[in-house]
Amino acid sequence: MPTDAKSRALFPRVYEVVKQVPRGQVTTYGEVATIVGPGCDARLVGYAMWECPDDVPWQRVINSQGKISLRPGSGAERQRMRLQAEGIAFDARGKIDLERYRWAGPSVAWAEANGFQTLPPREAKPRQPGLF
DNA sequence: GAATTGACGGGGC
DNA sequence: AGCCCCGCCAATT
Repeated sequence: MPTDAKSRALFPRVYEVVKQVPRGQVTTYGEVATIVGPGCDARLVGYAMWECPDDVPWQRVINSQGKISLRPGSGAERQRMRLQAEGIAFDARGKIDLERYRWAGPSVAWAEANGFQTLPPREAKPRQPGLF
């Protein structure tokens, strides 16, 4: 598995962020990376999840498409079960409604107190982009 | 050393 | 929506 020592040094920070995600909500690899800050990317967050401590709600981290990135047979079913147990619904194609369950990110106070970034305000998705 | 492969993301068509 | 391609970065082959 990838990740050198330099990247591994960021794992604890990744775990700290994921621990902030409330039960019944989800976030994405990219957003966790944004909160962790410079030097962290979505792929790194994914690798960090592989070796994540028991007190980290890893199941609440999904990809930007609202789907479970884990491949069937390597834990995807377990992740889906855990999320459903928290009241999160999947559609017929195994996708989660991000607009509904997405975590807004850490509070400004928490982020500043712990040295993390806050998420840029996410506006309602434009259905007709660029028109007018 | 080149090509491939990821718990990824985004843009373009 | 789907498909394709590129950026990403390190391990594996």
